Formats: sequence, C-alpha cells, structure tokens
Amino acid sequence: MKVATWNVNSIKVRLPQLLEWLAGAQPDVICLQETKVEDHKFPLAEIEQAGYRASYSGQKAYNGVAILSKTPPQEVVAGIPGFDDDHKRVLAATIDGVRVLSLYCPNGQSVGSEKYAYKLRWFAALAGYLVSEFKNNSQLAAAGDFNVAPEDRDVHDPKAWEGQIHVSEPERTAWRALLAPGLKDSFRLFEQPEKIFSWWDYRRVAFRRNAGLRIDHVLVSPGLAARCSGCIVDKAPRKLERPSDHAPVVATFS
DNA sequence: ATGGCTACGATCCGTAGA
Repeated sequence: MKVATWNVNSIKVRLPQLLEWLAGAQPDVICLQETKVEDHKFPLAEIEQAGYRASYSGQKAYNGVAILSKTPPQEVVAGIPGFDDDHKRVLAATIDGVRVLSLYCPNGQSVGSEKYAYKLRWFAALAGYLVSEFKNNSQLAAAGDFNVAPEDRDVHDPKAWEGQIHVSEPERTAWRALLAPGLKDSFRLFEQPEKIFSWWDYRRVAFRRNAGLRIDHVLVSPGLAARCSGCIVDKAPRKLERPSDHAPVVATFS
C-alpha cells in the first residue's frame, strides 16, 4: 500500500500534473492540500476517470484538502470535531482499514503574529484529535503539509532560518507533541540522504539551489510503522513547467 | 532592509503562501 501527500497549490492549475503523476506513481491513497476549490467545483469526473474515489473539503481561493483512493473511503469526517475553524484544513477517511488524515496545517506567517498564535492553537487541537483517532484505529496515517521543519537537518540553511517561522522552538515543540502518543515521522524510520526537502520557494531560483525545507510529512502509528518499508520525496513534479512549490511525499507499506 | 514568485479574486492591486 502506497500513501502519498502533495500540496498541489490549486488543484485546478495542477490537475494535468496530478493525473500524470497518479498514472505513473500509482499510489493507493493520496492526501492533497491547498486545493483552493469549493466542493461543487472539485474536478471529480477527471479523478474518477483516472481510477480514484475522492473525498474533499474545500473553499474558494484558500486552503482545501482532499483524499483520493483506489478503494472506497469510509467514515469521512471533515475538520477537527469540537474545534471551530473557518478554514478547510482537515479531512479524515478510512481506506482499506487504515485511518488516513489529510492535513493542511496553518502557515503562521511570522513568529509572534496573530496567525502564529492561531497556528499553535491549531496544533494543540490537532494533537488531541490524533490521540482520539489513534484510540479508534491503531492503523493511523496523518499525512500533509505540516508547515514545520522538525529539525535543523530539514532546513537548507539553519542559520539563516534560526528562530523563523516553520522552525521556531514553539512550533517544533508543537510538532513533538503530535508525536507524543507514539506516532513516527515515516521519513525518519529510514536512512536518508542529506538535504532532502519537500518545499522550495518559487523565488530566487530556490529549487535549482536546493534551498528548501522538509515540511510535508507522513506520520504513522506504531502499528503502521511496523508495516512501513520506505518513505521518499519525489522531486520530479517540482521540475515541470508551472509546478507546485511542494513535491509529493510517498510512504510505502506492506 | 527589501523583494524576489505564484494563485486568486477582486480590478488594473492586495492578500496569502512559506
């Protein structure tokens, strides 16, 4: 079983690239973020034509998450129950017995801003949600754009980024709180090359310089970690014309 | 110190992303 996550930065713009990537990579599940479309405008027909079921929770212009799967999704839930949020950032579905969460965590703008406070509040709510979901299903995969680079080795230039948004200590503490119930960053279950990132700024030819951050992750429960045989970032779509600024991350399970 | 790109929805610039 292959579980992928990809912040597509507009599913409307990226649809041809998404369909092409699905045809090649053949994931069983893909979590999408920043779809930026209302549900009635979601490109369902094209995705079904490609052999996928789709669950989605979107809004105009900003945010929006989806889960595409080869087999039917069950018990689909949008948002974090009990956490009031106008932003469409969370979608859960059970696929082949695995509880899958597609997460678009807040960006936070800058340390100390109002959006930063919202980011930290949001992470606290997510931590509680992950615990309750994990209690219901020991096979849990929480995949998405977390907007946190967990360690300095996930940052191209840790000195330049020190204390900044995505790497600040409160954000990293919030990240570790997500892992506290025993979840693992699937990427770090394996030996990895240095300087692997999942996002590169559109500006300053960041991709060609590999000036990136690793902020897209697939978290797995111990039960799924035991079945995990690999986790990679696929940089290929980032090399295309008019790419998303994020690359897909793919975790494989036996 | 600033802006650099890209997408979007409102106009012909502002907001947001990271």
